[in-house]
Parts: sequence; C-alpha cells; structure tokens
Amino acid sequence: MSRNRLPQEEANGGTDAGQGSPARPTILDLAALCGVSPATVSNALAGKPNVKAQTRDLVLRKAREIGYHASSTARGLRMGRSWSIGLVVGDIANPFVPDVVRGVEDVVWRERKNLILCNTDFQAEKKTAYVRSLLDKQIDGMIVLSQILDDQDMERVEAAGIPLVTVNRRAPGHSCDYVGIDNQAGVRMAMDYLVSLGHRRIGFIKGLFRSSSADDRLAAYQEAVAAHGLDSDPSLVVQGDYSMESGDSATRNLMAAQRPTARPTAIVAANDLMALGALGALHDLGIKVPSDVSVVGFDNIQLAEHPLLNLTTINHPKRETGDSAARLLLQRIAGDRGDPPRSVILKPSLIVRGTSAPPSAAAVAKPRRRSASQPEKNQAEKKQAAGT
Amino acid sequence: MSRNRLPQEEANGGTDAGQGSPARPTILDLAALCGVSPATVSNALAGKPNVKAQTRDLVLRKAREIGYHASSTARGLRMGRSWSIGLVVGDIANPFVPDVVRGVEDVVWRERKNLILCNTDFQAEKKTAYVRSLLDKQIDGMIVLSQILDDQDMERVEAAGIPLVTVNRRAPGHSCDYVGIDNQAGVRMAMDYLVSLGHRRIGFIKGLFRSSSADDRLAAYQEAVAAHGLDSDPSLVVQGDYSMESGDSATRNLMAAQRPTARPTAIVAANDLMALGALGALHDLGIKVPSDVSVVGFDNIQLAEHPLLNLTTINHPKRETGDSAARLLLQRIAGDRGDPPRSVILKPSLIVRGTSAPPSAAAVAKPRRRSASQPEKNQAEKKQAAGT
DNA sequence: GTCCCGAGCTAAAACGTTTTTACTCCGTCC
DNA sequence: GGACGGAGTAAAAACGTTTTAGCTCGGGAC
Repeated sequence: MSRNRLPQEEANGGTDAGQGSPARPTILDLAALCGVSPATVSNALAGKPNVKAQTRDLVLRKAREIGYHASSTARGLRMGRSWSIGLVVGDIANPFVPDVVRGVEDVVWRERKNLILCNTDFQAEKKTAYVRSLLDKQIDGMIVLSQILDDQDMERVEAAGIPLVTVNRRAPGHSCDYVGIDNQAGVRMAMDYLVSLGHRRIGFIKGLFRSSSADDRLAAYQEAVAAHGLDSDPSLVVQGDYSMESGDSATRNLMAAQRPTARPTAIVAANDLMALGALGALHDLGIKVPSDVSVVGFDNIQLAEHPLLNLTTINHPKRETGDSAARLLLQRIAGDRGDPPRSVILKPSLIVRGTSAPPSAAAVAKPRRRSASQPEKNQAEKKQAAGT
Repeated sequence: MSRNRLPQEEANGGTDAGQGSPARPTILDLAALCGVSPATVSNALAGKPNVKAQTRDLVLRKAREIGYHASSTARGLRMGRSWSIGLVVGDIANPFVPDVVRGVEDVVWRERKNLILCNTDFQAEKKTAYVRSLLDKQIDGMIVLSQILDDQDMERVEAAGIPLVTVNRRAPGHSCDYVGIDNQAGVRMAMDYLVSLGHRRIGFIKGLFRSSSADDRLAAYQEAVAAHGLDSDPSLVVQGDYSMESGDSATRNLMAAQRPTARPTAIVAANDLMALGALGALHDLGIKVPSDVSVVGFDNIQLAEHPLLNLTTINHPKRETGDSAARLLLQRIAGDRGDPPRSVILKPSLIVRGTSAPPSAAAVAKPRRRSASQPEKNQAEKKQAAGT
C-alpha cells in the first residue's frame, strides 16, 4: 500500500497505533532521521572511507540515540554469513566436554561470533539432522568433538564450503583441520611411570573400539608392554565404554582372577571416568589403593584432583584443545580455504597424585622373566606439578 | 548482468564456470525444474492445501532429488524468526550446568530448534553483549540460567517481545516465566535430617549474597535453627562462593575454633561443590567424616555418588529443570504472549549417603539448653533411594 | 448467455541489509 | 572553457524466502 513513500516519511512511523512491541528501527528509519540514504548509513556504520567524517558522526550519534542495531538475519542473507559456528558434541554432560567448550567459547567470543551447541547423543540421525540444520543456517564454520560424521554429511559440509575442524577423532578419508592429543605419548608416560615404580603386571581398560583415540591408546599400551617386556596376558585388557560404570565392571573383571598373581598390580584406564569407576570398584572390593593396586587415568578431569579421589592421571589440556580448534577454525574462515589442512597435536603430561605407588612386596616377590633389553628406558619421569 | 532472465533459465546454471562450491540450489532453481512458480514450490513444501496433490508430489520429489533445503536466513528474514533459542549460562564448566543444558537441549531438539550457548563468565558486559547479539539474531526465545540480567537488558528483551524464562534466580521487578527449586524445603530437609540424627550445632556454608537462591537457602537454615532451637552462634555461618576452594577454606574457618565444643558437628553447604571442598578440608585436617563431622551438600551433582565421595546431599533435579524451562519457553513462543507468567517450582529430595551420621558421643555428651518446644518435628525423614 | 465461484496457480511485494553502479558537484588541469 | 577526476552521496539490485493479491479457467446456477 505505501508504494512510493516519501523520503522524509519515517519507515516505522504512523501506522503502528496498535498493540505489541513498537517494531525496532530499521536502517531506513535511521537514514530518514539523518537525512541520508540507507547506503550511506550502511557505509558509515561499517566505517567505510567514502563517507564524510561529519556525516559518519551524525549517523553514529543518531544510531546510538535510537538504539539501532542491524538485523543479523538481513545482513546474513545479503552477506552469506551468520557469525555463528556450530559445535557438535556427543554428550555435554560428560565432564570432559564442558572444559573444551569453554575453550572454544572463549576465542569465538573474541570475534563476537555465536556458538550453536549440538548435542548428538552419539545418534547418527541426530548428528545428520544437526549438520543439515547448521548448513541451512549458513554457519561460518563447524567444530566436531570426539566423533566423526558420516561420509554423506562430510560431503555436504565440504560441498557447502564450510570450514570444519575435527577434535580428538580423525575423519578417515577426509582432509580437514584437526586438533588432538598425542595419545600414544600419554599412555606411554603412564606405563613408563608405573614400570619405573616396579610394576610388571599392568591392566588396561580400553575405550570404545572404532574410535581412533581409543585405538591409539590401546596400541600404546601394547607397545609399552612389549617394549618393557611386561606380562602380556590378554585378560589384562578389558573393554570399557568411557563411562564410570564400565570402569567399575571392567575392574571387577580384572580382579576376578582366581590366583592373586594373575591380577594386575596397576590399572591404566583410557579415561578418568573409567579410572574413577575403577577406584570405586576397588574400594568396594576392599582392595587398597595405591598399596594393593595403583590406578592411573587419562584426561585429568576437574574432580580428579579432589583430595578424596586424588587420581594420578595423564593431563589432557582440555581448554587448550577448544582454544586451538576455535583458532584453527577462525583462521580458516578468515583466510584461504585452499590451504593444506593443519593439525595441532597437544602434549599430554603425567600428573602424579595419590593413586599410584610401587607394588606391594608380596606382588613383586616373585619376579617373572627378566627382560634384558631396555636399559635406556628407565625413568625419564618425575613428579610433575598438577598445573599441567 | 543477467537482467530479465527467461523463466526457463535455471537460476544457478551457466555462469559458474569458475571455482569453488557449485552454489546450492535456490527455490528458483527448484521452481524452474518443476515448471512452476516459486510461490507454488513454497506452498507445496509447506504443505499448504492450495496446491494440487500431483504438483506437490512432483515438487517434493524433485526437491529431494536435487537436495534442496530452504535457506534459514532467508526465511528467517521473511518470517521474523530464527528457530533458535538463546541459552545464557554463567559457567558451562560448573558441573551443575551441563545437566541442565542437556535437559534444555532435549526438548528444544524435538522442535528442531537450535541452541545458542552464551557463557557469560558472570561478567556484566559479556552478558549485555550476548543479549544484544541474541536480539539481533531474532531468536525465538531465551533462557537465563542462575543469573539475572540488568534492568536495561531486561527491557530490551521485553521491548523486542522475546519470551524469556529465568532459571534459579528470580528477576526482581520483572514478570517472566520462572523455573526453580524449593530451596527452603531442600535446606529444611537437610536440617531436619541432621537434627533427627542428634546434631545440635550445625554449620552452614552459604553461597554468594545477592542471589535469591543463596538468600533462600540461608534463610531456611536460620529458620531451621530457630525452629529446632539449635545453637545459633554467628560463627557457624561462613561465606562461600559456590566453588570447591571456597568450601575448603570456609570449612577451615568453621573448624578453627579453639574450644572443640565451639565447632559444629555437622556442616550443610549451599551446594555440592562447596560440600566437596569441605570434605577435602576435613580430610586434610584429619577430621573423620561422618564420625567426627557430618557433611550435607545441595544439588547432587554427578560425581557426588562416587563411592569415595559418597556425599549425602539434597537432590536438585537438574535435567528436569532444563526440561521445564524449555517447555515453558516453547509454550510461550507458540502461544499467547499475553498470558500471565508461570512458575515451575521443582521438589528437592534428600539423598542419604555416607557423609552423614549421628554426632560422636563426645560431641553430644554435653547437652546445652533443652529447647522444649518442638516435639512434633522429630523425624519425618527416612533413608531414600539415591535414584530420584 | 451471464454471473459467480472455487481451485490452482502466478506476479509481485516484502523482509532489512550490503554492494555495485551511477550521479552530482566542484576544483584542477590543460 | 571543456575534460578529467575524486569525493560524497543516492538509486537500485541483490540475497532467498513467504505471503498477499490477483489472475485464469472451467463449471454450475440462474
């Protein structure tokens, strides 16, 4: 109806005698108010050089005055961006995750981008639906934490030209930026440390198969067993699923052996949650930690340092993980999409606390074979500060 | 350049001999492909009744075929919505928070809306900036967890007509939907339980002042002290800030009293984190829990049930909190904005675990005054299952 | 035969920006 | 005195939808 509206007529004026909110000002209102064209307002607000200082100041002043804020949606449509990045996690309630999220948020916030949190519950269809939704929203970039996307989703992301950073899981066959930790080094640290204490029979609670990090950690355990010539009974490796409960039951399995000498004197868990489960099980079984059995975790989640848990563990720099992922992503968004993919591999570190000690005299009384091979691999470890 | 393009010409065809992604199909492409107008395509996809079944089927088929997905941005601009809701939290790394977030995500996901996570770090300017950003994005609604917004921010949200649900903190002077827990009942449960065990001298670690929940919990403590005629030494109430460290130092303060009888036989903390801090401090001080001192927390965070912590606490239904908040918000979004504000007050429950027991004989040996008044307030509590 | 109506579709406006192109001064250079 | 150029601004196109208003066509009522 209001075709051909006069230049001075306020775009929002007049007609809203009705109810509800007074319809926030558009750039047209602001332009009319300043007596310039919308284009000039846009340029002024964007700080473009082709607008007279006097005009710019006027625009800025009036803008502040009426509280003008450009519609993200409109500029998003025009510019093909959304100033938000998608963060796909499996389970935000897992204590490992929020710390990483915190790291991501911190750097994303600096560029005033928003974080869209997608909790997939590790369900394939939820993952797919979320990825679709993110693409529909024209997100600037995407971070996928501790899981991999289907090939089809992956292709969609690539086809859309959306930068993607994967964290903790490599996407096989796809090249994108990656942030992870040196899993092998971490487990090796734990193993070398336990060996230096005198342990020869070390159990391992592995994580879910089909995940690169779980594989890496298990492989590192096996390599360490071989390198140090430790007992390599297959019953020393038990399956967990990264949950506390699984750590509990895995430990009961480990300790169920009839002959006491068949039981491990130390347990390494592929993550802290399972290690805490192990502590719980051992407590229930009346097995003393660390005097009877040592326990070492992986991740160093927040509560691991509680005096009553006091878990010896491998530190996973969680916040730094999120930080690096976000940085990589932002660089990729700003810079050339064609650059070769980059990886950031963070360094684990050993944090010695109260759940580890030399094995009891009884346990080491009966030395098995003496592997004569590794004289140089003694103890490069020392007690490290808990601060990472 | 391509002014006046012919109706049959594909909107995306021809010109992109260049590099990069092949530009996802628009509704124009789809319309051309189906030989109908964009309006019809839109109607067909939206399931409007004014399109012939045959046409609709064709459109749906072709849409699937070329993988057409409408741009969220474009329809957002047109429809004034964004299908995303803002979730403002103080610190996602606080173990209480992710569980609530999980609850929110769950119901929001059912409507295929997205969650924009805003971590304010409790900084006023970050809070303000995030709220601004959310409004610019035309979010459908907003949930604010465990904090209050400035009056100015609040007004902006109201002016924008964006539904808002506050969780755990009432916004004084503003009427909006609210989800919380009955703090008073929770603390009363804890106090009644401890009294029923025989405790007469109970310390309280309060949370940050200036927060309604902290006030409520403190008030409930004081009421219980009065109602049961307990020792009401002001030194029995110490300040914490909801962190584990503060629980630690607060407990050291409580236990620093020279005369043993001046020390509490039980400690109630305004949240689990501080309770865990208390456990740590007591452990360090060589004070046995629960034989020397009982400890009761509030929230029942995930790790509280670990066998080595085994914290007696008041359960705060966290996931249900997020669930209710999201439900309230979605109803408000869908329904009439003018309806009177609603509140959901969740019920706390006592979870008895290992950190509580009757006071030691030594501590109760010297009964102080016998308050003759409350015979009916004996023990309405019984050991409850930890499930809640 | 005319009128009306509904079914099915299209044209075009609208959403609120940014960006490209074009225009208007005005001073300077030749 | 006209051409040129640059500074500052304006007009209009573009982004990809949804929605409103209007069009066309055929059939039924009168």
